[in-house]
Amino acid sequence: MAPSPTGFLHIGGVRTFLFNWLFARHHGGEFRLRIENTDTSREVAEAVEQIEESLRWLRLDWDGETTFQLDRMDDCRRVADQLVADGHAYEDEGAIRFRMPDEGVTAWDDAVRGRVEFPNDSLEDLVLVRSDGRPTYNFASPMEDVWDGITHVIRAEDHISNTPKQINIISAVGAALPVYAHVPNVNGADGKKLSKRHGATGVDEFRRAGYLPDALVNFLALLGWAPDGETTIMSRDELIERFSLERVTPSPAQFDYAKLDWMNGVYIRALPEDAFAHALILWLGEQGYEWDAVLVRKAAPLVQEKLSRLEEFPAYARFLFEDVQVDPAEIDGGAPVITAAKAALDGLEPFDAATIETALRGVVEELGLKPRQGFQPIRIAVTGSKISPGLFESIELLGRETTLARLSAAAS
RNA sequence: GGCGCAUUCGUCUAGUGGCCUAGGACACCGCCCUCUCACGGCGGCGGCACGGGUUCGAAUCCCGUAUGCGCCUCCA
Repeated sequence: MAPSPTGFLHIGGVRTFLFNWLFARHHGGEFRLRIENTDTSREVAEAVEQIEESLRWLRLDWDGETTFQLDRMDDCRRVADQLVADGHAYEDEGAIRFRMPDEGVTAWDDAVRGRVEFPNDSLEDLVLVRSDGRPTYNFASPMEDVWDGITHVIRAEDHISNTPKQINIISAVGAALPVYAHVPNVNGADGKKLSKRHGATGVDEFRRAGYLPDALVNFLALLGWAPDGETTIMSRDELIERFSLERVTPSPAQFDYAKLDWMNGVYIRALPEDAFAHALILWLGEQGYEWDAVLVRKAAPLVQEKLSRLEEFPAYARFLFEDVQVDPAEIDGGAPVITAAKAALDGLEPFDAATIETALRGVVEELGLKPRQGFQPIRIAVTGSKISPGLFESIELLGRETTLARLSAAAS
């Protein structure tokens, strides 16, 4: 996998990454990370560290040291000189250009698309080495594939038209060709290249929004690939076991955020209670919340089946950590039930969810209210919101003192 | 404009000539469950881009058209 260090790792790039990783792990091969930094003018500081950090977060591990294209500048220049000497290339205004054949076709058997052919007369003589001495991507990339012993080049479909050029270069130096596999692009909802206006695009943004790495990996794997028509939820091991390039579809996919949200919810719910609490605490820490971890741990089971993203947690649980603002208009005639609830809870023993539920149901029944009519004003008074975790569990966690104070404030 | 790639429900896809009056999942709609939200259960809506061929038979094979996308940089 060969990203260029121009910023955060793009989610489309991750999908290509993932296919490479799954293929390598499935076959017990090696998965290499190479940074294509020949265009020094576009390089962004820290980008390499961010890319590596994103991959670690996703748990997509690579083999060996990360290599840098720029480190092979001298080797590339030597090859270019040799190509000139052999008549495969020539000098042009200080640069070195490769002489493309102008008859026949250049073709390969793409592992995803089958046979692809380009007429050679449509291939232009491309620059191998710029006039400032730096090799270009289309020269350095195939040469590194050769030097690194790359057997399979798995990349996005926008590289299809680069492939015949690279094939001709590799052929000219007399090396063996790798297998090429061009996987489909990932687009936004309008069929255009996935960009900011479609939503999150950087791995860091997905992390901040509270997506689980496993869910993201599972979702991405299904963009352009399916093991069959039925299976959607798959562990990493199952993904590795079942992945094959033959089953990658050639047509572009659109990134469906709604489906990702659903899948992330599936993964959140499947987490053991401890692991979910741990993920929550970690995420809150990363986002700068200073909420008590013990209380977060207790609140976690109340919300686990409600969340599709970790970032939804604060909206549900804020009332446990901070004071609430109650809009009197929302109480809307609920003062009697709030007052009665306060009386019922005062002195109630034990102060646990089951006992609280019995007491409050009694209050509601006595006032002749339907459960939903009766509980809603209490919920708003206690949590400050019309939407909350289970009322009785919430009150237990909040504690008697705070609950009574909030009920008093709302009833007055 | 040239070259290339692609085209099954709104979306992700299954389908490799008869098993397809096209299956699954997300989304959407309805009902049920229910203290809100969510989860869960049940049901519904909805698709082979178009036109020719090949064949006893085509979503599946061939040709053309249309549309979308990519590349055509001394970017990667």
